[in-house]
Amino acid sequence: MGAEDSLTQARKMRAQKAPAQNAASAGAAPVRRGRKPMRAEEPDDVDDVAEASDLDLTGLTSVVGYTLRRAQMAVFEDFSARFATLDLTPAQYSVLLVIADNPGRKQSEIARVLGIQRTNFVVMLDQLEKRGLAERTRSATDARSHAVFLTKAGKTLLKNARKIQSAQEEDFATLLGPGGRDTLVALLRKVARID
Amino acid sequence: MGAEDSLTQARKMRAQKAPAQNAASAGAAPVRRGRKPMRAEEPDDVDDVAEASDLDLTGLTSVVGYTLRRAQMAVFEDFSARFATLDLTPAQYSVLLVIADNPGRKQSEIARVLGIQRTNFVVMLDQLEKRGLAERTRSATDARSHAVFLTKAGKTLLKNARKIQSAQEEDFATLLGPGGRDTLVALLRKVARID
DNA sequence: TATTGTTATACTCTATAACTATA
DNA sequence: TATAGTTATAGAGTATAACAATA
Repeated sequence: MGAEDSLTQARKMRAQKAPAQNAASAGAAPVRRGRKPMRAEEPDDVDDVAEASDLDLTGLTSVVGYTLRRAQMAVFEDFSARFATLDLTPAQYSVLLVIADNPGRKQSEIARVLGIQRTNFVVMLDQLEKRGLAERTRSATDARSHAVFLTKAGKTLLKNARKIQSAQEEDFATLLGPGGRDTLVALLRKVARID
Repeated sequence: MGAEDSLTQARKMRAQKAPAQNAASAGAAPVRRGRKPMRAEEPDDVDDVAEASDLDLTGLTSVVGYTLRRAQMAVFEDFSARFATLDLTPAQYSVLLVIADNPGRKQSEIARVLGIQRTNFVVMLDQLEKRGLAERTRSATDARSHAVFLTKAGKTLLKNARKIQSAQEEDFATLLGPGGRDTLVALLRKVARID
């Protein structure tokens, strides 16, 4: 019902060719990758995600870096599955959130606090602007910089996104037990040296 | 002296143009990316890693997915800095470790338990084999499959790598307090659904 | 001279299609 | 027909160099 079902569902979605990082928008055609197909595609119901075999993984399962990576992969998959209908990547969600909480800030400031390079942030903002979710306006005080805002549509989308994201957090709380989620976040912040 | 100094040092290294993911080997020339330089490079001592500004990030700092991502970035940077002399990426280290603990297993088995696609694992193994760290041998029972082993050199390198990695874990224990590291790993395993 | 936004570019990682050889 | 390894390819993410407009 709670966390387990939702997270498990996300994994299954991936096993069935999930959109993963770049979820295709509702009506858009799925992204084609790799060599161009020469024949029509077949159903392919193969369960490609491996079951646990009898390999010895004890050398890795207690390593912070390894568990961190596996956890991040799982969470991002889950996130992408939940946000598929909104067509939002985790990175895009974080950008919208920071803009909403800091309207009118410079492009480079938004990028910097998120650990995104100025140069790569240009394309990200282009995409959000093209979708009518964010907008750039020239700063009155400094003609070099762009002040960034969310549009009405961006605010509306973010409102829905926040709800979905809150549900994910609740599922984590269910999965990790009372206080477990808070403990996890606190430990991760120490490791990441946030604040 | 313990965790804080080591981890902080890693961040500084990055700020000064760290090798990050693909640490250049000791003697090799650093990798050149982006547009071809038209002038000679300058020192560039700029501290490009931003100081915390007054932006409101409260919407993100309690989100599991976001803190997870930032933590993973920090840990991988730290890892890469520590392993620079060995010229090992986190992924390569995990491969060597699994091979060492499971000698003679099929190529695809190793890849699968690590969540690496067969197709991408071919190149990874090529590199390790080219460096004389791992080797493939044809299976006697199934001519299709390759049994994978570490070479003498691979075992020696891994021994050193394990030491460095253990030091990192100890630094996490120091940073996160008594039991903090174990708690973190336990929570991450739940989230990642390992075991 | 330094900063902001930008384009062009290149490397890494990840993902899919298709081929070869075995089973 | 299915599996193991492989090659070729494509997209996303991320990194650097250089430049124009502005400070």
